[in-house]
Amino acid sequence: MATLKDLGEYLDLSVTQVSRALNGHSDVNEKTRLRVQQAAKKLNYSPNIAARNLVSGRSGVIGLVSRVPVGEASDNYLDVIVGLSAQFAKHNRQFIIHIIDKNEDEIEAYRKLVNSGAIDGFVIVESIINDPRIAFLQEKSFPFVVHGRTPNENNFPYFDIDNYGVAYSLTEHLIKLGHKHIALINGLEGSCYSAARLKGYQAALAADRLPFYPHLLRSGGMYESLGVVSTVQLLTHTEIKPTAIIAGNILIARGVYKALDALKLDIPQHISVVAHDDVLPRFRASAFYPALTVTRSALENSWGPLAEYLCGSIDGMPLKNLQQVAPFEFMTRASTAAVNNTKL
Amino acid sequence: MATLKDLGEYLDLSVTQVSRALNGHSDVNEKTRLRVQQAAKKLNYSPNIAARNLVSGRSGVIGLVSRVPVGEASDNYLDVIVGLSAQFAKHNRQFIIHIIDKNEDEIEAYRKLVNSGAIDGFVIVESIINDPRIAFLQEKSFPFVVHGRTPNENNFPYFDIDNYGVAYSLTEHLIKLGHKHIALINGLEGSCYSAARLKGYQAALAADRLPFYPHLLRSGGMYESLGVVSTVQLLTHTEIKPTAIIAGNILIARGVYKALDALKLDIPQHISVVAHDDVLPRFRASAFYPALTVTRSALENSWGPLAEYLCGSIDGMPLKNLQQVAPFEFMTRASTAAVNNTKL
DNA sequence: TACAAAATCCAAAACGTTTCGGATTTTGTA
DNA sequence: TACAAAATCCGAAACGTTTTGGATTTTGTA
Repeated sequence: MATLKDLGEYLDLSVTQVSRALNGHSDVNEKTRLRVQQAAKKLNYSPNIAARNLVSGRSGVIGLVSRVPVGEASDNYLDVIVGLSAQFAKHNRQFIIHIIDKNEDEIEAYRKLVNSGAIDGFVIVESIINDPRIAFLQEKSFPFVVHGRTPNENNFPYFDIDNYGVAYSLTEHLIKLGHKHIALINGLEGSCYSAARLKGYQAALAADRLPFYPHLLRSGGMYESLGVVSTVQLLTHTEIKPTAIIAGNILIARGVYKALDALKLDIPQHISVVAHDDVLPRFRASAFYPALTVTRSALENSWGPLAEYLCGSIDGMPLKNLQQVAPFEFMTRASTAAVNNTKL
Repeated sequence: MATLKDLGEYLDLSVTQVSRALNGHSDVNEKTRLRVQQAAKKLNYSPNIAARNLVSGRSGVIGLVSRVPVGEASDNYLDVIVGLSAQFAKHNRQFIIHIIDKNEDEIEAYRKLVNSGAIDGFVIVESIINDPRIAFLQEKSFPFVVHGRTPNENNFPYFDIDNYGVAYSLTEHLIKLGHKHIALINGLEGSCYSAARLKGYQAALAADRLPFYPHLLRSGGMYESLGVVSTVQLLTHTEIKPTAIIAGNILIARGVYKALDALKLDIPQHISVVAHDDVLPRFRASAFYPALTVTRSALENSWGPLAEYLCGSIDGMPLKNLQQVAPFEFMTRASTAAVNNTKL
């Protein structure tokens, strides 16, 4: 493997100049820069990463720590890993996952990794309200980026979609169709995006002076099972039955469709259904009949910005360039209709 | 972050001695070794990996290169990543995946990674016969470990299960029950394990002087769909119909069960079914009715040896300690019975 | 006590890069 | 031509570790 020294001897230049030529510094003659670049290619030079890391004080490694994914939770976890891995590779960074097992403390794992110096920054997914990981890393002022954002002050890099807007739009859409009993099947209670969606849902209701019925709110892991169970519970309630259901994602929506089918209820004649579509490759919204009305925002568009923002943060870029709330599309399709007031 | 120099000054020792004490060299007094270790803990010392890598000439990174997994293929890919990641962590090595996209040449990707010096060794999964990856890395004498082994000389580290034995045992079991028309639904044709299993299957047939009917051999990606399609094809053939089916894995077996159900055929009254069970967490053999007769060998037992062998190879251990063919269990259950000679 | 052997220690070099501070050369202007 | 300014270059230090080769101290033996 050729080194800078080799190149320097070959070109009769100092190691310094070779280094600066390759790294695009200003104080090197364009002609010599060209010579250096050609020689580098010819001698098949590639920089020694360990040496570079040593002087920079960095490791070039980005980490994601999580518990071992099980059951339904693992379904799109692979997409996260593959997506982030590819994006960080573009920034010449290694992306690794650090698996902690059940009885291991999460923050302790972060502490060890931070102290070891083996990691330059973390990606935090599935952020929760008052997230202890964020608190810990902020206290250590260690670089990280969050997929999502908290309801509080967010003085850290993040990428999020407009969850408030998603819920508001879906709710508003149903209200305009005359629905007054609108159920929301939301994600886990503690999670940031669930909180944002709940707010959007409630705000849309309030905007039309519609009451909020706690019974019409359901929460849980966003899987098909939640959709099935919630739908059955909602529609067998003695008092208030919804005429429309908002599903947190496509998996939940699938559960809703199955349950409604089992309950012999037609969409949209008896019940309107809407959902948010993350455009997961394995769970296509197009597979629904009747076609599902959704807000749409592809999850896979997150990995690029997340990688960019974390690397930017490590390189000391100002925070304002490292935050984004991405928009969504609204796709009106066949699963929604004006409310049917005949008793179910 | 404390360094060796800090420790040395704190203890009034040379950097050399501190380093040697921590690394368990022989020429350091036990008393001072203890002092050093305590000081290291107290000052929260942890070695700078970049510096270590620089002198060792290694990167500490293990790679797995693969195309982006799609559809059914991605089902247990996550287990591979998580398993290997955890095992290499035990060896203080980073494990990364390198994704190449469709039109990118695989060997070229290996070449780049090798030349960059960013990687110490590779894990090769899904090995195929005359695997170009193995050829390339052997030519470069670059460290790697293979999940599986080739039919030829295997002068490299590998971990494999006894695929020949698996197929032989399952076939023999069915022959003993009087079956003469035994179908094998195998994996992809080029793959090493499929070749080994085909050999085992044919050897068992030959041992009882039973003919090999090419029609009874099916190959493809080992997914449920292959089981469904193959079963229907096998049983609607005009000439030879099997009275028993060997499924390459649990997914295929599930497809076989579904197809037989659709064809109104009972297990084991009309057809006996056996399979090999990799003990995939998401696809349990226990979910079958009637209970499935299998050979069993847990895939998750591979990651430990694979990591161990690759690290051993990098550290220059002799090859004979870096190869293993793991055994399997035979579990006779309810899906097999003596052959029913009444025409289907 | 004297000397060899064993045990324990250390200074310095090396790994390959970036950066600091300054040196040298070239260019521009009068 | 003379001088200042700009452009281009370079030596040396630094990053934190391991290793080499040798120095020093302790132990054992006669």
